[in-house]
Amino acid sequence: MNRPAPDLLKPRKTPQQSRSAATIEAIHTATIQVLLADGVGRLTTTRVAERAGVSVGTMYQYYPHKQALLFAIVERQLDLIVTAMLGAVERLEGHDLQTVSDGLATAWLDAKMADLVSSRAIYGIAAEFDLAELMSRAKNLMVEAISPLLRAVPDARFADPDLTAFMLAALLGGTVRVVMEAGSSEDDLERLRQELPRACLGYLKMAALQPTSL
Amino acid sequence: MNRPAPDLLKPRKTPQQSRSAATIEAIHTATIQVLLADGVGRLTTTRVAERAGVSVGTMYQYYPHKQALLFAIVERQLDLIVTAMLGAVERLEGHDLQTVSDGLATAWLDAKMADLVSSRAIYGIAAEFDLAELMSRAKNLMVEAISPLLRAVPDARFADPDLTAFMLAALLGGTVRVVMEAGSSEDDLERLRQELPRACLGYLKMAALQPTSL
DNA sequence: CTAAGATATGAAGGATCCTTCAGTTTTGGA
DNA sequence: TCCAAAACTGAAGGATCCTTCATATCTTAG
Repeated sequence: MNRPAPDLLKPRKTPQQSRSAATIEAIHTATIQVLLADGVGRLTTTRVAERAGVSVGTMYQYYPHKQALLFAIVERQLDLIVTAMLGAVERLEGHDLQTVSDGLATAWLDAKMADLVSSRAIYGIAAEFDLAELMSRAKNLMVEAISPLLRAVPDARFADPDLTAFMLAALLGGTVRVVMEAGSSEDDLERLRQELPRACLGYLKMAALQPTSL
Repeated sequence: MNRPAPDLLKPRKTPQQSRSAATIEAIHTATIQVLLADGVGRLTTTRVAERAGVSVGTMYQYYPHKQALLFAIVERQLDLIVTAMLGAVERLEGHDLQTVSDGLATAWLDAKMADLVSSRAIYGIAAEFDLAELMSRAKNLMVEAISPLLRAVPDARFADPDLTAFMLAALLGGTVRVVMEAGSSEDDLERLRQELPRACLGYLKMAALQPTSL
């Protein structure tokens, strides 16, 4: 919806000395901290630099503009999630419905919870500029991985595995997101951890054509 | 996470002549249009006023600041959704599990789709400042309505209706949100409309203690 | 040790943007 | 018709904020 993601969104230069790598890391974590403390609306180049213990100019040596910084942060986080999920899919191939369902739900929760702070911060960026492309790519990767996984489940057949995978991804992603984005007390997270696998399995059983095992 | 919602977020004055009511309406729709066209980051008091065919000063006669405007927009939209859902709950009281499940899913989808444009725009605001309180209140209203509805379902018993209602609300809200927020082709929306009721029913059957009817 | 390249600094230019308010126009009742 | 209240206008003050670049400091190969 927002401004089209600029093409030149990539880092300006790659670090060659070790200290610059440290600087970049500092900038990244500072960005997330500012994001959490003040929100996207108050995220300022100066503020981030200050928190990173770095001057503003330094930031601009690695990112052509603010957007590029935010973009990089989101991309990294998304990569973490996708990688975790692809790993889970590989591990689950050929297992029965219950195992696959639980495995996916747990993997998703773990991936998000592992860096709950980052995740929560990231959600705030989404609206600021066009992440639809990034998100879409990540979603497609997941659907394309889950679909064959569903086909390989021995004790269930799905009429339209692509459709089911799509819905499953939406269900996992969305449910976790709203709970985390809301007040998300420790209590709510626990409720989520308890119920998400059920929801997951419930839907899959519903989508399966002939539940050979109940 | 973001700045705490100011107390003085309410409209500055209430319209007394009919033309001011029209002005307010124009401002509201203009806000949504700008939101969709340019995103929150580019939403400007001037831009909104321009689009509404009104001067900036006029806006400030009704809202003390930009935030108040956004706040009002979100509040209105949230009210629409909640009202729709409460209506659905009332209609569904005492019906069987399948009916209740389908009814809730459909009601939610309809409420969102009815003003898909607004909804999509609203999602963009969430990150800008603290809507957690608003959202949380809406969520609680829904959970408090759904919970007794579940208790009244004749053909299923739930161990913890509150928990199930909580999860159901998260599932509905989250799943629809991510699909709408993504590219959300007409195609994806159709898939969602088809699969959401299944997911809903699947989860509820899973959460029910003794499924008297399969 | 030294020079060249890499990295860091931060004041300041330029661009918005939010908000105000003194003054104008419109409305509706007396 | 007339006027007081309501509504509207929009230029301009004041506050950020993003980004640049001339300069300074650090690192490492030779």
